[in-house]
Amino acid sequence: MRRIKMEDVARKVGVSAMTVSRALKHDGVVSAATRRRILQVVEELGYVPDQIAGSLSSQRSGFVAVLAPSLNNPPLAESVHALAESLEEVGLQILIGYTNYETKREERLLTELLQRRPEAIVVVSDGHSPRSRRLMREAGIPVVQIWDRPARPIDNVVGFSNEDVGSNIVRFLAERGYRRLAYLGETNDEGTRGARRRLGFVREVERLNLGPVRVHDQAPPPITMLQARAALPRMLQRWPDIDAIVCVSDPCAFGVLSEAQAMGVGVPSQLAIVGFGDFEISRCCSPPLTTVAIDSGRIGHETGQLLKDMLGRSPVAMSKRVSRRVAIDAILTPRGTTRS
Amino acid sequence: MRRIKMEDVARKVGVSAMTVSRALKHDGVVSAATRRRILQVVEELGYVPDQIAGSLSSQRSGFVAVLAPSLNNPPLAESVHALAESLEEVGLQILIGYTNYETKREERLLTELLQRRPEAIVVVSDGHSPRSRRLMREAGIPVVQIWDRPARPIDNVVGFSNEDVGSNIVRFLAERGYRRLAYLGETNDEGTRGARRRLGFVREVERLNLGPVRVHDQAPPPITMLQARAALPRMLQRWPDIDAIVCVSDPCAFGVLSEAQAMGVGVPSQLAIVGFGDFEISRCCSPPLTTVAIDSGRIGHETGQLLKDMLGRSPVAMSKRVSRRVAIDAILTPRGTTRS
DNA sequence: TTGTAAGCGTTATCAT
DNA sequence: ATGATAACGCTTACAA
Repeated sequence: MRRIKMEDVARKVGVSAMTVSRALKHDGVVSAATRRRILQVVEELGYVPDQIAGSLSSQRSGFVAVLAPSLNNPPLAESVHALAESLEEVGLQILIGYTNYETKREERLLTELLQRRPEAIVVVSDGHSPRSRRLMREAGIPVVQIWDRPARPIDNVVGFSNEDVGSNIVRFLAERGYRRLAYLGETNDEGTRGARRRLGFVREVERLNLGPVRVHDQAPPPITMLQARAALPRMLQRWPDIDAIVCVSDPCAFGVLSEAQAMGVGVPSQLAIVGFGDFEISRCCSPPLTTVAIDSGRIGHETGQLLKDMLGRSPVAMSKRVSRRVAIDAILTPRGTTRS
Repeated sequence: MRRIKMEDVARKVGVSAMTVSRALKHDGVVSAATRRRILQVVEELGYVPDQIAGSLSSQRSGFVAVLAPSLNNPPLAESVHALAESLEEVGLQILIGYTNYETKREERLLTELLQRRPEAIVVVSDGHSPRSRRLMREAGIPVVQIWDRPARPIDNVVGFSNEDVGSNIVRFLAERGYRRLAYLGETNDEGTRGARRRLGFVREVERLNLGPVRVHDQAPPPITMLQARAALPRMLQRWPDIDAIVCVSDPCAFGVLSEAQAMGVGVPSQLAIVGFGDFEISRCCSPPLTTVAIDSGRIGHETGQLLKDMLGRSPVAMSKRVSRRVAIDAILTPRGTTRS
């Protein structure tokens, strides 16, 4: 029982394969009558077009490669989901590679994904090896870095400055009278967005002369709630007088909050806590977490829009191929874990 | 500047394209010397094999299609991640389709993904339309339903009975003296795993004669923490005497817990709460949530293993193509939101 | 161990 | 509006 092909449909209808191809692609040039008969036979025979053959012939894979550390992070998962939905409208599919925050893995994945001839590359901006950068640049297709605004972008960017986020949090706390700040972050996080926020934190603490820089790195990314809990006593032992902890993420911040409550440390009276990401938990816990809200869905949609334009699949006039930067807001959202 | 192809590499090395192909596929038949020169030229020229052409020729796409409601659910995301890593070992890649719990969408996605000629289909078992079932069955490739054990599986299964989970929770609570149980679930959830857990709940409540069946459906899947918070007062108003709430998921349970604490309802003294999924939050909150733990990563690995066997990519002797059921444990994990 | 020839199932292109 | 033909870039199958 051979698989049905276009030729089979064509023969049964009494036209050429080309006409079937056109009918299925809404070329609009096929006569309504012929088209109707073709669709009917397609249905009868259960014909499923072979996109691999189509792609080879048309030289368009219909793929967009996406590199992310993992989708175990709801905001990231949401961005990718939104991107997929946006691209779906024009028949583009997503091919995901999980880097696990490992540069070597990223290189290997890139090499593999490139063999699928993606029409574009979307990469969560977490620091890339020179080889990865070269692979992306030389691929000859649009590249979009998301979730950060690197100093020297490869091509397009849809994101915000994580470094500024780190700095802004420090200023925010300083304005509210906090003076002895600490940062709780991740180990082995070179190049990651969390590391960039920590950098912003450190720079701003120095700029504002807020005393010694206090940074505690607890576990490799992504740090878990429980690891964050374990960090709090150590931090308090090391720096008994801190009055605020800036956390690399909301799960991290929630861990700290839980441990503080267990230890009887008042939040925000004795200790302020700031998270990042506006995870669901940050709105629901008590007190709700002060955090930085990112419109994850918008990152996906904007990226999709940008790509549709670049790939000429947008109804809008195709823009010249110039790299673009789309700024996404990072909104510091005061809630219950900082005093006003 | 044309794209380099195999032919170009072959010419430069002074061999035929076929030899290059073999060298790259580790066929082992190419002489070491030739192979070395080929790899060197590949590097020099920056040749990237075109897998689309390769797939068309070999009639193997190297894809596995995955249908999931969304990856915004960490345990699901973890299963898919683990599956991807398992399949990566044999060069298989994953093609994800997000169904958003919409049956119509699932059909459309299936139709689109099938055009990519996947070698297998993995689907999160959330109830499928007859058309979807037909599409899967007639695709002529292995199908794996994960995260549930349907009564009439399409083909292979890697999961556990969600209905049993619902029943087991009821028995667990009854044994601990709880008598007036309620279920907090989702609306428009026909066929979903949550609906199956609710069914198990209802059946067991009836079997044990625990009085009237109390089911409250608050919002479409996936229910959020905040929606769950909003549900608690309504449920207490409707059934002031309930002593336990079984929740469709951990985020849902956490929402209920938060609201109970805000309302001054003692947990577990006045109200027991049970979640599902063993999300990170369930271990970290206070009191920690009694929940049902699923080894999400194992679901992914087992599915990967099963597929590698079925597709004959496993080093192990290829098993005959018979549908298999892999049972995954669903472990009821008593923690702080139920009394012992 | 290496090469030759013939596809794989579409679509681009040029005719009609 | 439809058709014929030649790619698309690789791998299978067989030959040498």
